[in-house]
Amino acid sequence: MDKESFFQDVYEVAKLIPKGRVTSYGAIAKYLGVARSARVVGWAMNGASTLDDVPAHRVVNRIGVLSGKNHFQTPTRMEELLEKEGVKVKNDQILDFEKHFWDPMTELGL
DNA sequence: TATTTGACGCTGG
DNA sequence: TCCAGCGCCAAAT
Repeated sequence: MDKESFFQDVYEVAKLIPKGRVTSYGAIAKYLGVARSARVVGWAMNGASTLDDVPAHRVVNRIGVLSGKNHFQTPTRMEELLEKEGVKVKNDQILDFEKHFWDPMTELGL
């Protein structure tokens, strides 16, 4: 598996996130079998943030904080998109994160 | 070419 | 229950 394909894989999973749902870097990393490399998922999303096809705003850290909003076109873009989809965001944090959490391992089934 | 840093997560004390 | 350290990979300097 090439390194680039790993990035593409992250993008694919991000695209699969249903509207109004969110997931974490670790969940994606775990689904891809690189749970320890959750940081790399963040790097992948860094490039994805500029892509309109990849909903990078639906990916946050394990506690539901918009840690990567600063990497978007505008720092407010992330929470605006989330709220538009029905996800409540307060102080850069997703409310009821567990209720909106979307685990690829569970939803997609391995 | 080598070192540091970064959108993270888990285990251990 | 809270704080600190380690692992892992890629990109930038």
